[in-house]
Amino acid sequence: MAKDNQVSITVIRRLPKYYRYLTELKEKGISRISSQELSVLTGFTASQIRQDFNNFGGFGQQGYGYNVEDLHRELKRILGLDTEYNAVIVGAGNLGQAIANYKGFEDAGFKVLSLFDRNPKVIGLKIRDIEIRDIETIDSFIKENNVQIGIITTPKESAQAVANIYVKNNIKGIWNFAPTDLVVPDNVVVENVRLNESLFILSYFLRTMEEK
Amino acid sequence: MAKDNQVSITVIRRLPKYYRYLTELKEKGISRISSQELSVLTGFTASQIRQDFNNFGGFGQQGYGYNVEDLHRELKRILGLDTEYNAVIVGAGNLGQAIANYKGFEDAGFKVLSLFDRNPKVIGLKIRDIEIRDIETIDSFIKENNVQIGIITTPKESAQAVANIYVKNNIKGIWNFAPTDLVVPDNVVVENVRLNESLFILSYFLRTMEEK
DNA sequence: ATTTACATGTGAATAAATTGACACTCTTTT
DNA sequence: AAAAGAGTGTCAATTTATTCACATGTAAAT
Repeated sequence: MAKDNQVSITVIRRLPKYYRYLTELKEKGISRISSQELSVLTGFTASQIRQDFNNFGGFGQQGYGYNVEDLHRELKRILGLDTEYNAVIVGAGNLGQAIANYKGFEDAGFKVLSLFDRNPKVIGLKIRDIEIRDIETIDSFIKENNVQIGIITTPKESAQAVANIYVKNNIKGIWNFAPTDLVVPDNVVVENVRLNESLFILSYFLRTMEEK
Repeated sequence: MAKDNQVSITVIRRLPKYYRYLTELKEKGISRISSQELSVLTGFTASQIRQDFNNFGGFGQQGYGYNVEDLHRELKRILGLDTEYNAVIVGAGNLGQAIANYKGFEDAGFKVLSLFDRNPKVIGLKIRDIEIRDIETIDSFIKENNVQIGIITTPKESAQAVANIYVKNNIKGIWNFAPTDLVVPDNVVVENVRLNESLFILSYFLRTMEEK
C-alpha cells in the first residue's frame, strides 16, 4: 500500500462524504458495496472513487466490491476519527454556544471542554455541562486539560489574537469561524468555516439561475 | 467581454475571497490594486487572479492595475449581492438562532424574516426582532413575504421534508446546514454547509501532521 | 469443477486548472 | 514630448484531476 508522499487536498475533501455514507450503510446493516453503488450515492464517478481509495491502498476485492465495515474503519482511521480530541471555544456568542451544544461533534470524538469569553455577563454560565470561563484563565486551562483543538467563534477583529493564544499554548489545530485569514506557524493547521462565502455562492447561483 | 457559457465552480468559489479583501481595501481608502498585490493578500497567484477576472471581462487597466471601487462593485454584482434577499430559517435550535442573530448577513443583503419550528416551547419567542413561528404556518408566510432563500438548520432527519416545503413554495435557493444531501429539482440551488466534514478535514491534517 | 458475471486496481487518454511568458497599452517620470 | 516603468489580457506550456478501458482476480451459479 505505501503511505506515499502526499494525497491531494481534492481527494481529502471527498473523504468525509464517503465516510458519511458508509456510516449510513453500516447502520442499515449493509455489508458490501461497489464503487458503482457508491457512485450513485455520492455523485462521484465510480472510477474516481476507486482512484481515491487507492491513494491509501486498495481496500476492495475484485468481483466483490468493498466491505462496508472495513472501509468505514479505514476511513475513520485515515480521517483521524479513531482518537478523541479535546477542544475549547473562544467566543461564547450564539455560534460558540451552538457548537458547544451540538452533540454530533462529541459523538465523532470531539469533546468541547470549555468556552471562553471576555464578557462578564456570560462568564459562569453553562451550556449543557460546559462552563463559560474568563478568557484570562485560558492558558492554565489548556495546559491542564490536554487540549488539541482550538475553536474561534469571535468577531473577526479578535480572531488573530485568539489564534495567537492557541499557538502560544501549543495547540496544533484551529477551527476558525471568523471571516478572516489567520497567520500561524507551519506546524499549525487551520480549517476555516466561511459562512459568508457559502452564502455568497448561493447568491451567485441564484442570480445565475434567474438569468437563464 | 461576453458572458460566455459557464464559469467553472472552481473560479466561483474564489470570488468571495476577492470580494472580502476588496471590501477591506475599500474601507481603508485604497483606490488601486494590482494582481500582484492581490496575490499577496489572497494567496492565489497573480496569473490566476487575472484569469479569474477575465472570465467576467477585463476590469483592469494595463500599467495601472484594478480600480478597487470598480472591481468591488463588479464582484458585488457578479455575486448577486447588489440585491436584497428575504430568507426564512426552519429549525430554531442554537444554530438557527445563531444565524438569525448574526448581523453580518443582514449587512450583506440577506434579511431573515422569521424562524420556524415545531417545538411549542420556542414558538413565539423572538431573536432580536425575529419571531419564531409554528412550522404549520410557513406556507402562507412564504407566499405573503416574498421569500427567496430557505435556510435549513434542523436535524438531518427532517431536512428533506423542509426542503420539500421550500420547493413547493417556489423557493429557489436553499442554504442547508443539515448533514445530508437534499434532492431538489434542477432549478433549485442548494448550498451546503458541512460543519462535520470541515471538522473531519481538520482532524485529518492534525493526524497527518503528527505523523511527520 | 467449470463457467459466467462482477468489479477492482491501474495505466493510458482526456479534460480542467494553474502557471509562465510576453506583447501591448496605459501611466508616470523626466 | 519622449522614455521608462508597470501591469493587464491572453496564448501557450505545464501540471493536476477526471474519465476511460481493460486485464485480472473473486464470487456465484450451474
